[in-house]
Amino acid sequence: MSSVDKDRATTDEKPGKPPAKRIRRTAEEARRLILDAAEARLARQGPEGLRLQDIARDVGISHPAILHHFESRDGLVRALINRANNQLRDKLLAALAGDEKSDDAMDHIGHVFEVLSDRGTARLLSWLLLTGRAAEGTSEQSGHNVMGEIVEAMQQRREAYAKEHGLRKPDREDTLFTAMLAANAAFGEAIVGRQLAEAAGLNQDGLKRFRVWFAKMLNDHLDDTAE
Amino acid sequence: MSSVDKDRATTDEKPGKPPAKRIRRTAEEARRLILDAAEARLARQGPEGLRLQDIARDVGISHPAILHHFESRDGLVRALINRANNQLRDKLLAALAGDEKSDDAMDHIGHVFEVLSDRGTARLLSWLLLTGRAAEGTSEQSGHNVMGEIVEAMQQRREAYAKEHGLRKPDREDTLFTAMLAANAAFGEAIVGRQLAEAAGLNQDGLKRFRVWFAKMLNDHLDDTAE
DNA sequence: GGCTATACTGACATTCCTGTCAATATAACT
DNA sequence: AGTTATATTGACAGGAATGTCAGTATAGCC
Repeated sequence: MSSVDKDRATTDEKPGKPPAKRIRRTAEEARRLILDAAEARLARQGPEGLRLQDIARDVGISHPAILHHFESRDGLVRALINRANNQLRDKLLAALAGDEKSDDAMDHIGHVFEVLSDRGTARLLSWLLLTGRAAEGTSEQSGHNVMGEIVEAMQQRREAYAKEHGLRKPDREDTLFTAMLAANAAFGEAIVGRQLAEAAGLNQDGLKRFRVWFAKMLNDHLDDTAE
Repeated sequence: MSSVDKDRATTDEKPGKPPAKRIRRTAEEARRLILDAAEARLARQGPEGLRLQDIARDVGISHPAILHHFESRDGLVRALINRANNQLRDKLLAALAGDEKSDDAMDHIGHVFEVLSDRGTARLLSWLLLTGRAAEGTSEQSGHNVMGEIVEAMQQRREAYAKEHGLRKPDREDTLFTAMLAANAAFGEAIVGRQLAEAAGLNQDGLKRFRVWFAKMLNDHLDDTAE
């Protein structure tokens, strides 16, 4: 006795349940919206806030729709990882390629820092690392490549700069360490920066000064070691 | 890793129902063991691995025992936060007070870095920050105090050093920024350090060199600005 | 030894979340 | 228009996790 059509039968105008016109998107569009919502939730509430029903509500769909586009919750997570990895790689490479004209090596660091300290991305990546899910990208473990490419680009930049100005060849490990420091500090800032600044009584402008200060410090270091 | 300490069957092997002799601990001891297990799980598996039943199994008790000692799962989390905060504060203050004899300001930074980059603590704190649960400590918002105390201690140290050597008074904000950089970098390293080093083809020894390099860099900076 | 306080347990209730399925509606195409 | 492919949905199944409770056993004390 289950097949009693409750209220969805003929078009009775029940004020209670207007069948709520469906919006049918392309698969690509739907996937994008879902990933956006998931990323936003992740950034706002952390990993425990990543529930299919919540995401679905954010997008304005029902949760099985998510299961339809991504095979499972895990599939959604993997897609999220993948997209974040790719976006991060693209941004970093763009930052590296963007200021070809400038011969100031620090611009690279500065841009890398900006990209990495993006709150959403860093928090997402951090969560992945904390949960041990890193480098699950389907296409490639972009981590390796990105790190290598960045250091390589920085090193070449420094060498060119040194040659042009008749300085001695910069130490490769020094370049690597500089990049690592920038990456570490950027990640750290994305995670604890806000709390730290607040605890220190620093406002938004103070945080900006901190970045400038840091950039100058790296610059001084690079100048010193390249002398 | 399949070998979990699962065997709690007392030496007797009764086929039917060995009532499994109970171990009755003091409340304090039980709480400590539970918190230890929870912290270990959190460090190993991230926030999603924090399940009462798992923790109970680790300790060798039943999960209602945890509910008995901490009111709820949330109570356990709060206790965990509290203990981590206090431990961090103690360690930091100890690191600051420990080398009173040394007049090298960098030793402070070095110790702070060591303490902060402790994998377990940093990951725990990071998770708390990521989930937006920071500063829920019952006794006090230790975050404020610790940050303020550290900067204050560093500043006094620098001023004393400057006065003794006839240097100009160091800038307070510079001291703050130095502390922030150390904290950011330490946190970042605790989270992404391993992956980053791996991506860069750096072994354990390389990581050590990185820390030395970073300490030297900060030292140089402090010397320069204090001149 | 007996008594008491309470750390501890097994079984159950409840809630929440992922995943399945049959059915439906809509965009695209002929 | 009709037809098709598939994005989407409501309802339900299954499982897992937290929380409740009445009862049990053990350490400390007389």
